[in-house]
Amino acid sequence: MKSLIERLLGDALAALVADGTLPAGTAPAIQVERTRDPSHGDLASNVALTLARGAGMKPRDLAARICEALPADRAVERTEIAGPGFINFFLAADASTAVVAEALRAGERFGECDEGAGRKVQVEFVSANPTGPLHVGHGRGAAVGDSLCRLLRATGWEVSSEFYYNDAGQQIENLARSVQARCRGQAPGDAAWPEDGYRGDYIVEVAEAYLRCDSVAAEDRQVTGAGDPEDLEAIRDFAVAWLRHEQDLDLKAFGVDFDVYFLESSLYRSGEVDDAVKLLVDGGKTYEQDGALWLRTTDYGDDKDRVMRKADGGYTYFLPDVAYHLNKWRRGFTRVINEQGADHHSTVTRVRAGLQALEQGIPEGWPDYVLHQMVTVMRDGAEVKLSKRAGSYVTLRDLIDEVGRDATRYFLAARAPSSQLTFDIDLALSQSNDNPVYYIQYAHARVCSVHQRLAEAGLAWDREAALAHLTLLGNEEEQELLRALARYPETVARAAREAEPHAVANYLRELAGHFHTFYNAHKVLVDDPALRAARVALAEAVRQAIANGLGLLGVGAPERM
RNA sequence: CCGCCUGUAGCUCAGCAGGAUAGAGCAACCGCCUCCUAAGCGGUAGGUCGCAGGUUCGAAUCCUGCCAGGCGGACCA
Repeated sequence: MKSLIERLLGDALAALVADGTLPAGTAPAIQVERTRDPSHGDLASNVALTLARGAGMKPRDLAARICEALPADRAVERTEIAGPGFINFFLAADASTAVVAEALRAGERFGECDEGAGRKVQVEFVSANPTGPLHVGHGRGAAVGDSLCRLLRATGWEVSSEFYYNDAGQQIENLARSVQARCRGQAPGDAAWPEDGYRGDYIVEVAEAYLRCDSVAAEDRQVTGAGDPEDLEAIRDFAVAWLRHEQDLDLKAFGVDFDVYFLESSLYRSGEVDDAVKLLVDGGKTYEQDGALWLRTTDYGDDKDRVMRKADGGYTYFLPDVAYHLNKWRRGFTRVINEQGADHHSTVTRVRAGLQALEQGIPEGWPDYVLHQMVTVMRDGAEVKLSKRAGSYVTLRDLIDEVGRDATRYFLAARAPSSQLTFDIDLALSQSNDNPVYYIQYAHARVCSVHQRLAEAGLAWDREAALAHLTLLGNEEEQELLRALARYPETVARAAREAEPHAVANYLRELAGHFHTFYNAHKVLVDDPALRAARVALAEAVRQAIANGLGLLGVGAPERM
């Protein structure tokens, strides 16, 4: 509908250019917006305001000329010039109800579009080190990242989701030594306890499983504990597998799955890390200093050069990161989105700089990043900081177990990633109108209940037949609901484009609100068959939008509550 | 000291590709169930959009400078 108005305005402006009212070469980006106030019509444009200066006319006069030049269209009932020079469009009744037919016919595909045109995009998210259970911050990454994947798929992109395991390096060494210490019966605080060891209770569980010679299945392998406390290599393999398994369970409980699990260690085995070094050295981008090998990242916008290979011969985390992204590029992902916590934002410049230094034709701003800010958890008005198992942080599992998957996913995805998030456990737990998850789900359940009643009463409802009666939807609440419903496809498209799933969450809250208002003001199952058919159609269209929208957030849409 | 993010109603937050009187929920107060699930609805009250300049016909939205909070600034990740 928006694009129709844009086209009409474009024709009108072309006509005015042709007759000399507007200077030649006038080709503005025409803005058409949905109005906030129904008295301003359904859609409005500010073109007259933006073009008035160039035309040497008063905005309202120009608006009048534009209106005269507008081609007639049956979807537009009338136009009005308002305020400083806005052109308001009032849609014909059958145009404003068109969205109901669209929703019912499209069904689960309502709201989808082909903006991505089948292009490939890779989304990397969570990517937690396999050194402990996932915490709330990872949960936010999982909720936002997974929802982003769903949004991109819904808008025509071919999405590949990926989890990158840092299963090599110093942190893994700490993990192995921590488990080894537990195997030997040591505890944090003991003299022999490793420096920077992991203190959580789950380390005890890993040690016990290892000593019992348990078998654990990670995504691509099966590892059996050797039972020998002195075999650090065996402990490392077992511990990593155990924690990968643990994280897989956390993600499964959260309803998140990945297309690809990528291991940092594979980059060493395949020689890709060494290849990256060779490319950088041969390209003359490096220098030796104090026994270390440095990369001139300052040539690419970084504020200081970075060490690639330490004096002890080991690589810094930065180098495998570069090799990993080169790997992504070579897999043909011209678009990559990395969703990560903002506490790692300093890597953005570094990775991009490293990729530029490779001179492999990678674009400067590649890859894209979505950074989410920190999460704090509140209960009884106080911040919750500790978990029994993990010790120093609140685990994702704790939250899912306590407030449920749907509420957890909704709350973690409902805020702009760039904003810090306060997760209020009391609110997420409340089974009342305080809780937006239930509020939205309840609207869905109410429509399902209407269908149930309809069937119980032995009343038939035929979709195509109902669509013929939609013009009966004329009262204020119905009109408001139609206006809200019409915004769904635009909301999805924009949320995907801006990588902001929270827009969907907020929209659904509003849509559900309009539905509840309508539902409370008017009976759906009235005696008049035509009106009844039309209202059921409207309710069903809303249900479809809610079900689809919740699906984009990974939240369920129950039929009864 | 430098970089990124944030500052909107008592609280949690939308709005920020400039637009017509700044929104929602919670909390407060007043109402609505012989009626499709009251996990619902209606109403009242509540804001110098951190502060100060600037650009513009028009700024919560863009620019600059301050102030406050969060995060980062390793031969850790």
